[in-house]
Formats: sequence, C-alpha cells, structure tokens
Amino acid sequence: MKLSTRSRYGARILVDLARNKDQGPVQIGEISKRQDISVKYLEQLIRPLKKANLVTSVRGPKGGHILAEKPEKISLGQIVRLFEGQSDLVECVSFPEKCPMSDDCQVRLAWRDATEVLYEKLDSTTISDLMNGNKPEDD
Amino acid sequence: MKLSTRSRYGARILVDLARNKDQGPVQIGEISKRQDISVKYLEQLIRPLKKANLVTSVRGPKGGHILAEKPEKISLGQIVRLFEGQSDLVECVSFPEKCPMSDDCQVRLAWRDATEVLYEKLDSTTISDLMNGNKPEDD
DNA sequence: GCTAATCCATACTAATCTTATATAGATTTA
DNA sequence: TAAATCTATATAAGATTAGTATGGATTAGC
Repeated sequence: MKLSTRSRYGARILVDLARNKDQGPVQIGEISKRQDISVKYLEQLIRPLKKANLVTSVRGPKGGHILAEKPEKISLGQIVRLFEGQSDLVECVSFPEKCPMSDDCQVRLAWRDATEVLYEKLDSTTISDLMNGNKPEDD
Repeated sequence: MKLSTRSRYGARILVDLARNKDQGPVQIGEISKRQDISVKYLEQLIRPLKKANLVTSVRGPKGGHILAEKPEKISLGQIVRLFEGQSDLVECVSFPEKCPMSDDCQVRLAWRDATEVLYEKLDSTTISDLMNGNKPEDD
C-alpha cells in the first residue's frame, strides 16, 4: 500500500511552485534541478495538474508555470486523487459491482470507512501547510 | 494506492474462522470453497497469520485452523501491517534515511500523519465488527 | 525571425510486484 | 492408513511503475 511517485512528485512540484511564486513563472528546468526530476517526466506530471486547474502556464521565453490557486486552496487529497489510478484502498469501495457480495459486506464497509478517514486527513492538509520550513524539497 | 489481495484475503480468512469457530477446527478446503481462494494460496496466507499468533492449527485428521485470539482482539491494522510489504504511504516515513531531506521535511510529516490517521482507524476496527451481517464472505 | 520555452502524443522498456500455481515432500494424529 | 497440516522453493503470467525516448507543434519575448 504505497503512494505512487507521481503523487509524491506532484506534491513536491506544487510546493516548489508555491515557494517560488514571487519570482514569476517557474520553468520546468528549474524545478527539475531543485527536485531532481527529469524534464520529460515533469512535463508528464504537470499536464494533469494543469487539467485539474491547479497550475497555469505561460508559453514562450520567460514563460513557465504558476499555481492557479492559493496554496491554502490546494490539498494533498486533490493531488492524490489526481495521480492515483485507484484512489480507494480496495476496488469494491467505488465499484461495488466488482464483487457479488458488496450489498451487505461488512468488510467492504470497513475498507470504505478507512479510505474516508484517510482522505479527510489528506483533504485538510494544504500546500500552504507544507511550504514553510527549512527548504524541504523532498518527499 | 491499493491494498494487496493478501491483506483483503487475510481479513476474509479471519472473518471466516470467526464465523465458524463453533464448529471446531476449520479446514483449508472449507475456507477455499467459501472464499473462493485456492488451497495452495491459502496455505501461503495462513502461514504468516500463524507466525503472528492470530491463528493456531490442529494437525492430523479432523484438524484445521482456529482463531488464536478473540475476534475483538484482532484488528484490520494488524492484518494490513502483516501483509503489506510497506505499510506506510511513503517509504521515507519509516525510513527517513532514504531521503536526504527527511530531517525537516514538511511533506514527509504530512504523509506520516496521514498514515497514522489511517492506522488509527484500522486498529480500531476488529474482526468482531466484521463478522456479523448477512454472510458477507467477500471483500 | 530567432529562440526559449511550453505543449502534445505516443511508444518503448526495464524493473519490480502481484497473484497466484506447481512441485515434492515431511509431519502429525484420529 | 489416511486425512490433514506444514515447509520450502520454483515458476510464470500479467500488471504496474517509473521513467526515457522520439519527434515534433505552438507561442511569444527580444
């Protein structure tokens, strides 16, 4: 039960943008150096962030990426839901039809409740909570 | 971010044993039929459950498997920790040395807190909570 | 117009993990 | 003696992950 690096990197990218938002659009190359993530992989990760309206971009020279929302408005929950193919702990939580017993399955309800508790926590943690501190560029 | 089937099956096995604890030792063949898990796979899954002292076994004819603890004493948290190779959401939570920035990384602390909240919930959910209901043998 | 930059799509791959199944027995006890 | 657990290891198919590679199209500052 492990978060994908995409979620972890996604969080780091947004924290990086939040930290550097005073200096105008932030270029992928800069993020790449600071976060040690390849430019090409960053391109892949930023795309969904843009689709989700968490990031906007400026094209052309001096262009780059900017947070589209205030850091207080972006939560880890949003990021994780965006990047995890399956955001529930078990499939039958969101797709009860995958299991013939789902109707009155106590175990399913337990996985569902645990998933909910987890996301309550993630949803209440924002980029703003994470951007302070002594340059924790990692994880 | 998905639980392995081993955790899910582990929970189902223990619930099955709890439900059938009045009829003496429960044989792997019976569990296999009820839970639709192969005998050989069940053997693999029961071994760690025994090592963790959640199940005891009786050998020989009429033998089988019995819960070693009361259902109220076995939690989903124990099961998940037992079966998930990595029980934290991200590696650096338990192994900060994996990341050079772990010392004062805010993001790491957030993943740690989310992991903790999740396990608080799993630890407070017991097999006893799951064994009632209309035969939910699945998930 | 040149160039720095984002944007887009897709393909490939290496490695790892998952989910079993298979094989071949040793041991225990009704 | 036979039903059952126990042990250990090997194999394999499939999925997923984490990236890299390829090859460009587009935008806009200078």
